[in-house]
Parts: sequence; structure tokens; C-alpha cells
Amino acid sequence: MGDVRTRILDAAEELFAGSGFEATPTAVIAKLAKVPKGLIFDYFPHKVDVLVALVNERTHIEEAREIDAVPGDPAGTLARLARGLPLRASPAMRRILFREADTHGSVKERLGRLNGELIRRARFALELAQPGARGDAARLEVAAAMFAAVLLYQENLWQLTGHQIDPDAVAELIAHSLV
Amino acid sequence: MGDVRTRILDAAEELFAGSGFEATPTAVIAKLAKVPKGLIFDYFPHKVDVLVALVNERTHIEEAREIDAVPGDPAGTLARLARGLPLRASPAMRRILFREADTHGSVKERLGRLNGELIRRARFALELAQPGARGDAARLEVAAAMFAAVLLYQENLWQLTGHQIDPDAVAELIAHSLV
Amino acid sequence: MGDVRTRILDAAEELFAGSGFEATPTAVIAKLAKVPKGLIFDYFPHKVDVLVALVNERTHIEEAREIDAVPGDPAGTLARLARGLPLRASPAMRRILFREADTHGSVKERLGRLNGELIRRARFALELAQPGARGDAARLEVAAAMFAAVLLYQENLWQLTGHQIDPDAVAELIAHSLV
Amino acid sequence: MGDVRTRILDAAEELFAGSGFEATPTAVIAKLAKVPKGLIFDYFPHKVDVLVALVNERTHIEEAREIDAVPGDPAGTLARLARGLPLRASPAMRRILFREADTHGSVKERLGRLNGELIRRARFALELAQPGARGDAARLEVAAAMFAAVLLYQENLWQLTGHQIDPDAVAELIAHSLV
DNA sequence: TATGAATGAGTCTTCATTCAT
DNA sequence: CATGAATGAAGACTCATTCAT
Repeated sequence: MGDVRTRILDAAEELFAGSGFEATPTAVIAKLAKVPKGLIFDYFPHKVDVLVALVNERTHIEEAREIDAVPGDPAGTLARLARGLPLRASPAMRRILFREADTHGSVKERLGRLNGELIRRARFALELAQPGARGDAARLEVAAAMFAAVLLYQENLWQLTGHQIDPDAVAELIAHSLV
Repeated sequence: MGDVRTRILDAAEELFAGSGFEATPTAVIAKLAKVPKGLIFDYFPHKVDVLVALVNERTHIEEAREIDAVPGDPAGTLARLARGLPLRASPAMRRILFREADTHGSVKERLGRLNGELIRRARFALELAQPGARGDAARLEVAAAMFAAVLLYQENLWQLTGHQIDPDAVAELIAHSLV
Repeated sequence: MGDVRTRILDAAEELFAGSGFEATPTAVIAKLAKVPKGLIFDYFPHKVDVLVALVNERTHIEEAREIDAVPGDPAGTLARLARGLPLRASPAMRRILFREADTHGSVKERLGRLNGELIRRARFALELAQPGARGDAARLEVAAAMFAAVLLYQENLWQLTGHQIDPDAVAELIAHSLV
Repeated sequence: MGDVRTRILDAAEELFAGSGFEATPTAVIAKLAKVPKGLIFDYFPHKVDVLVALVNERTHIEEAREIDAVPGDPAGTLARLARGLPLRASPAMRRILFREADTHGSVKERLGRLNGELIRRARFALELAQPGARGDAARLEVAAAMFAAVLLYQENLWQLTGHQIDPDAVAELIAHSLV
């Protein structure tokens, strides 16, 4: 069942994603987490600290390990990047990231960093996998940004529209565009 | 200065965009609108009705008019499409659309329709501009979805990160990917 | 029955004097004042503002009007001063003044000023009524301070001990001490 | 470092004097006493019992021992009395005594006894030192009560205003008033 | 119709007290 | 005895909504 802190964060993640931070009373978090109301404040002195903890602890950008790039196979390389997204974050956390970024500085900062990091990696992977593309830096940049955009935003869109995008197809398409 | 109803909506638009719907008290709307507190409820029985009215009256998804497609120039055709969402709405209303979509049905529905319309147009434009691509329906669909995702994501993220993608470059890249 | 603000202050005065500021919930003030809980905060944004308003508005030091001094009759002069104490404040307010001075700066400041003012007046009255005493400034000062101390503190003592001091007797005694 | 009970009382004394009883959480007492939160309640079943214990154990009203009265020198006799309240208690405990007397019965009782004892001593001292004054019991009583009031008021007000009265001067003045 | 005082349910947060370990 | 996590009642304060004027 997990310890108290984890249960609180689990509950908050679900509820913030579903109804938004402002519209979620701490009492409801407590109930879903099956902890008494007051205990939340032993772990998080203010309600906003729950949000900050979620963002700090549950949107993790993985260490820049060796990128598994295969020269000549940019599609496969990107697809692997897309599958093993360097963002460890649940769909719920991604929704929170987008929804609360406007009004909470620390969330905004995290989202910005995530976006930047994703672009950097995609560009690096493409440079390795398709050496020829290196020449056109601007186009490479756009391809990387598109890749990041689609990956980050797809959860949001899925929720809103029921429309899903296959990461492999995205990878293949972007790779193809750089030929 | 506009009539009372308009002043209320003006104020709400500004405030919802800035602080979010939940965090904006009706009393503050009234103050900014220079309208007595109670009067808001003569026009909008519940606070949420202000949001609904804003979305209904101040976000128009443009009718799918003739698309200015040039066969043989998919990049140019998409670029024209990319230069603007088919959304007539102030920057503030766009913020509201994205921020409140998760939690308010009518907003979500509106944003979903926008996404659908975007995809439809992109697909249609591509079909017209690049007749050869028609054969691969799946790839066409992915390209259209990506196009929509990137445009919407940009809209959403631009204010948060300051990071922008050049719409022409996106158009060109997607067009190229279908060769 | 008085207006709302007055009723709130009346209730607070009684309750703060009886149980202390910290131990008096705003809900109890509201109940005694017969106003809804929330209305208090329309008039006083924070609970402490009720205390500050009480101190500012209900411990008034009267304008230094003509002191009714009769040369040669210091006892009578002081007695008149004691009866028409230049402090317009209920016994309850005096208790509040003493109890909350420790922890609330504005109360402390007021109490200090009251004490100073009382001493100043008593000295002035004595100087007028007993010209001969002027020579011994130190003794005059002590007499004035004692007079102020007894007057200010008598309410407190009465509450605590049931012991009362007759102001006339005090006046007479102090006057006599300066002979 | 003292045993647990002593450490709790030490901490409570410091904190109650500084912020008042109501505004001092038991958790803060525990922290300052370097004692686990729950342990306090093994020694004092309720928070108020800490206050009661402090008052009972750390404020002693001295037994009415032989008064050092010199017939013919009422001023000197009173001055010796005035040099200190017959109260063995730290400055902190004195603050607590005055601050909490209004609202806590046991504290009130203690302060009342102190006042009574002060009056008794003053009267007794004056009777011994100035045999002639015995005739006018009422005036003697007022003088004694004033003496007590001034001393207690000073104790209470000294920290608040920084204003002090010289005890010798008080003694001298009161003695003189009985001539 | 316009006004803003009135209403009270609901929110975050604190804290005395309990209790399993 | 010692520990500090757990409990929930209660407190300050907010705010959507109503309503007398």
C-alpha cells in the first residue's frame, strides 16, 4: 500500500490531474490517500508543497546516458528515444505540468526545462543517426522541436480528443523528412 | 465602455487568463468590471456560466472555407494553414481554452473540435497539394495529426517557455516527409 | 441595537476582556454580536484588526482641556481628575490593554502612551493646585506616577482581588503627601 | 540538564512568558525541552496542568516573617518592604502571573493572595513604624492598598513601558501622607 | 434594475491528545 | 518509559450566492 507520503502524492497526482490543483481540497486528497486530514501537513506544510513535490519528484529527466543511435537508421533511433522517453512522468503528471504551469512558477520552470532537454536529445540523436542532416542545422532544430512537441503534448491531446498518435509513426515521419 | 454584460466578460477574460478560473473570485471580476457584485448573477446564474459564455461567444472555430491549396506545393499550402489556427480568439481566450479544458466539459469540447478541425484541414490540404500522397492514408493521417499537435502545443507552450517554432519550417518539414 | 461594526466591537470587547484575545474564536464573537461569521471579515480583514480597532477607538485620551485646578486644594483637584479620568475606556478595555500588551505591539504602544499622558496630567494638576510643591520636582513626579498607577491598575486589581480603592481617598492621600 | 519534568517546566516558563499560554503549542514546549511530544502528557495530562504546576511550584509568596519595622521611621520601613515583592519567582514567572491571571483561576488566586499579602504587610509595617497613624484605620488601609497597587502595577508595567518608579520614593511619599 | 451587506458552507491549517511500537 | 506518527475537532478566513432596499 505504500507509506503515507507516497499515498498522499499518489492521491494528489490523480486528483490534481483530474480536477486541477485549485479545485482539489486537501480533505479529498486525505480521503483518497486514506490518511487523516491533518497528517498531510506533517509531510507538506502547505498545500502547494504537494504540487511542488510532485513536480520535483515525479517529473524526472533521466541522466543523459548513451544514446542508442544507429547511423543510417534515424527512424529506429528516434523510435527508441520515443519509447524510452527521458521523461519519467505518468500521463497524469504531464497533464498537471501543463495545467498548473501558468500559475505556479516552479511548475512552469520544470516544463520549460523538460521541453528544452527533449529537444536537445532529439537533435543529438538525429545528428548521430543521420550524419548528412547535420548540414542543415535549422531544419534539424525544427525536427527536434516537433518531435518534443508531439511527445509532450500527445497525452493532453489524447485526453481532449481521444485521438492518439503512434510514436513509431512520428519517428518514422520525422526521420523521413530529413532525407 | 460597453454594456454591463460585456464589461463582465471582458474582466473575466482577463482574470481567468491570468490566474485561472478557480482562483478568480467573482468579487474581483465585479470590481474590475466596475459592476456591483450581485449584478453578475443576474446575467450569469453561476460563476461557471461566465466561463461557458466566454468560450461560446469568444472562441470561434472558423468554417472550413476553401483551402488555398496549390497542387505540387504542399509546403506552401501547409505554411499558409500553419500561419494561424482556425481560431478567432484573443490571446487571453486561447490561454483559457488550454488551461480550463481539462476540467470543464464545454471548454474541452471546444478544444477537441479545434483539434479535429485542424487535422481535417491539414489532411485535406495535403491531399490537394500532393496528390501522390493520397495512396498512403495512414501516413497522411499521422502527418496531419502531427501538424495539429505541433500547432496546438506551440500555442500552449509559447507563453510558458518563450520557445517558438517557425510555422513555415513546420510546414516544409511535414510536406517533405511525405515525399 | 447599533450597527454591525459596533456590535462586533462590543462583543469582542466583552469576550477579549473575559477570556483573552487568543482564546476567543471569531465564531463566538459573531454569535454574541448576532452577525454571521463571515461578516466580521468584511469589517476587519484579520482577527487582530478587531483588537487594534478596539484599542484605537475605545481607549481614547481626551484632549487636554482646561484642567479644573483649584490652587490650595490639591486633593479636590486630583479627585476631579480621577473622576473625569482623561481615559475614555471601559473597565473591560483596561483589562484588554494590560492582558494583550505583551504580545501585540500596537496595544503595548497605546498602554505606554496612556501611562505617560496620565502622569503628565497629574503632575500638571498638582503643579497648579499646590504651587509650593513645584520645588521638589522628583517628589512631584513620583506622586503623579503613583496616581496614574493606582488609577490604571485599580480595575485589574478589583477583578483579581475584589479589593477596591476609592479614588477620592487616593487623591486625598497623594495631596497630603506633598504638603 | 535536569530531569524531564524540570526541562518541560523550564521550557514552558520561557515560552509562556514570551508568547502567552494560548499561543504556545505543546509541540514547541517539547522541542525546546528536548523531549518527545507525547511525553509531556505523561507528566501533565492537560496542557493547562503545565501552567498550574508552574504557578504552584515556581511562585512562592513569602511567609510573613518578622517585619523589620523601625518605629518613627515609616519611610525607611516601607522602603525596605518596597525593595521587593514578597514573591519568589523569576521575571518570567512574574510575567506569566500577570498575563494569565485574568483567565486562569489558579493563577488569579495566586496573584490575589500576593496582593492581599502585600497590603497586610504594608499596613502592619505602617502600624509599627508610625504608631500615631493607627487611629485612622481607613486612611491606613488606603495607604496600604496604594502601596500594593503601585508595586504590582510597576512589576506589570515595567517591561511594557520601561517606566519605573523608585521604590524608596514611593515609600517616602506614602509615609509622608500619613503624617 | 442596481447595490452591496448578509449568509454560511467550505477551505486550509493548527494543535491538543492518543497510542502503537 | 520513550517516541513521534496518527487523529480529528476546531479555528481563521474565503467566497459563491442571495436578498432587502
